[in-house]
Amino acid sequence: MSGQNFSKKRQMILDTIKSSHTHPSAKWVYDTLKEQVPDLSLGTVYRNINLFKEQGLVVAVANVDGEERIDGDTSAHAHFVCKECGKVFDIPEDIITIRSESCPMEGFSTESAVLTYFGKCNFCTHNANIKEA
Amino acid sequence: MSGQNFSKKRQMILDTIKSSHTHPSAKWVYDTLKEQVPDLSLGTVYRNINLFKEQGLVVAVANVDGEERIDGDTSAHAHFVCKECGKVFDIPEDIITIRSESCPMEGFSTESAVLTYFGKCNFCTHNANIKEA
DNA sequence: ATTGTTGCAAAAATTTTGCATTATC
DNA sequence: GATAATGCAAAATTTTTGCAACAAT
Repeated sequence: MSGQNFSKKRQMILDTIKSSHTHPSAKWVYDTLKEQVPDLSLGTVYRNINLFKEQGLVVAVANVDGEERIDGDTSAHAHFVCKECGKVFDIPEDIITIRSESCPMEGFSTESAVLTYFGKCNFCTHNANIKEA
Repeated sequence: MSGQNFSKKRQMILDTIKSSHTHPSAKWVYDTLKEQVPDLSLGTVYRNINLFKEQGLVVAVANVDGEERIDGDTSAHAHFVCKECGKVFDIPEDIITIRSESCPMEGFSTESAVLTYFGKCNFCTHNANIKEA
């Protein structure tokens, strides 16, 4: 496998994750890629996502309705999870500098941190207003 | 069920959660209570935890090794998850005031927020040192 | 009686795994 | 040919649910 230890499918899985802005689940990656790559199996997607997580190429950002959602953007940023539609949004605002400064507890070594807001997103709030009107 | 809508078992489940400091999973609550209440079923524990979450009596703080972990302390505080032993710790430090001030995005209504650190806890770090010595 | 709660077991749903096959070097 | 990656299906897990039985008023 020469230098880069990436098979064709592995690379496509990573590309799909990195180029998506949906903070996808394994199933989403599978369904999306399946169109291009008909002989793809869900197990492979799971195996590769686990690999990417170990390698730090991908981060688990939330568990929405029982599905783990991942982010190919590993730069420090927070997320907003809509309880209504289940979408996960990036929060561009940089609250993260504040929290990464803070060392949580003596003797505990922090590797990563996740800051997630839960609530109702822009679109779902708007929809609710339309219904009420 | 008169005023308080709490059955005996429901109350015991809530008490077990509130008095624990383990940030328990449903299974843990079940196993722990099972000793006192032999005729308890796991489904009941799940149903009640879901109820408590809706009522805001309990909060989901992390998903560790596929299990959702909850906290009966709903006051704003952060958590530390040890990737080694799976324990979930409270972080007493009040970083939360900082982040709850910040309104994430226009048109998004925030109901709750979760700040979780991942890494290796005090005890697991110490154990590693012993092994090396 | 009626309403709510539970036990039990089956069912869903997500994720992992074993093994034979295929791909890559 | 050796090593690694994959497909497929089964298995393991966690969580939910249907329904009959039970509890409480």
